[in-house]
Amino acid sequence: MAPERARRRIPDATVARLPVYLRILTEQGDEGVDSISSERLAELGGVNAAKVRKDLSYLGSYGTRGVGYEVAYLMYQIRRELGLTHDWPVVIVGAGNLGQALAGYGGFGERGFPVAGIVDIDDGKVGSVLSGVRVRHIDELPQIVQTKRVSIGVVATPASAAQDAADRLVRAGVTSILNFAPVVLAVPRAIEVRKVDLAVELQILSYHEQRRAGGAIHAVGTTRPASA
Amino acid sequence: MAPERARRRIPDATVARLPVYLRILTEQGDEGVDSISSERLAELGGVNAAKVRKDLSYLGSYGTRGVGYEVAYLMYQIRRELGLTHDWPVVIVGAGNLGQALAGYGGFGERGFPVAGIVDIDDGKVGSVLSGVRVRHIDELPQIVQTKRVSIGVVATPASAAQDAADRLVRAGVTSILNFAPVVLAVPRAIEVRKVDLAVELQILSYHEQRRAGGAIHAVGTTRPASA
DNA sequence: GCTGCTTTGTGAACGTGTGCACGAGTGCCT
DNA sequence: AGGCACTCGTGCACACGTTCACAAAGCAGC
Repeated sequence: MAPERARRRIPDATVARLPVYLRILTEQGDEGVDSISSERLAELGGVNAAKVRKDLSYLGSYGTRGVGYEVAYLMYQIRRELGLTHDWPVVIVGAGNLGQALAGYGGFGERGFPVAGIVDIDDGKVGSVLSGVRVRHIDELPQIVQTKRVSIGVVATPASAAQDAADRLVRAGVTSILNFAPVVLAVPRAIEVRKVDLAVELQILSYHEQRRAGGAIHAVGTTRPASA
Repeated sequence: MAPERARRRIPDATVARLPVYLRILTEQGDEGVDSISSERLAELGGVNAAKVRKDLSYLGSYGTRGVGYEVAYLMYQIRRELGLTHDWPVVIVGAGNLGQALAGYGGFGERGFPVAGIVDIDDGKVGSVLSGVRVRHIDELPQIVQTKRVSIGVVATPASAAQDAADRLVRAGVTSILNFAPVVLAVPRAIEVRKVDLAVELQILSYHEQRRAGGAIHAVGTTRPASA
């Protein structure tokens, strides 16, 4: 009715899938496809077609019955909903192994998340240059965040330094954090945190492997308490 | 009844949290704590106490009413359920930026996932040594998987090479895959795949940032089709 | 041993997410 | 113009996950 979009809340599960659809649409668009059905999109995304339609229906009715979705237009709508109509500069805290890899991973900037800066607390690392970005001291964080209008921070420190890094990011004005350290960060409620934990992922795989192995093979449980 | 544990299936959501509990218990154990309540565990893990109890109840009744859980014993039970009573060697495919960082990330081996090998398809990279592990050619994958009894593979290639990497891992005998490439892998049903996609995580944060910004600020929607 | 305090383990209610099934709208062909 | 084939959008039922609330069970102190 109103020209203004009703600000319906999109389910978390759907938000997590929209980027996948967007990537597939981009690929398809590059290949010259300009219309795509929910069925095909589902196949490429490894999900159910009904789910695709329901997900996309949260954005509005942008499909054409009997035909499908216009690739370019749907891309635009997803981008808009995800806030990808402009860049979101990110700042990386921690110039260790992971921080360097992240800074060097070109895919970041290409997808709208340019690295506005990378900082470390270790003076030995400050000043070195990682793929075009100079490492600065962590005390310069507030300045970087303010001048570059950064709202997303990436924690790529060791576990022991992660909470301090998060505190500094929050104080500097960042409102979203992507945390790679294996720690549960304590932050103000308003701050959005997402966590990527490699060890957790591997342990989940381990669970399935162990289960696959029959479960009972080594099952004669000694009640030995854990060694460590 | 039977001494043998009933192989109840543990919900996915619970499996995903067990590693977090395990890490917290390890930390607490190191600090000399030998008993912990669900309340405290929940606080440290950033979840609800009832959830902790329900999660742990899937393992069995290992708590003591009125007291809490014995840290060492609970750790042992979680380890057992997750299959962490022995090491799970992993093989990394792709010796680029990310593969190097993963190989160099010590936390892998420490947590029971030693790097059994790292392979690449580029002869230029083969032979170089990354933190103690020599890069070998991808054709040697089957041999590495068999001799080192590897069941978990890590895909750290560019998107364009990811499906081929996955195919090779499956053919070599790997049954679980951790995929860092922004691609939906097609694999046989029996293969367990988990995906870590940095761009997706950032885009989810972007959604929340955009939403936080009021949503309507730039809302006057031009119907311009996407530029790219 | 009994009382009272603490904390677990779990049934039940609730909320979120998934998948089916089908009406409704669109384009094409005759 | 009418019929047909196709695909979207969505109501509904079901499965899964979360949270509450409380009985059962253990410990400590008297």
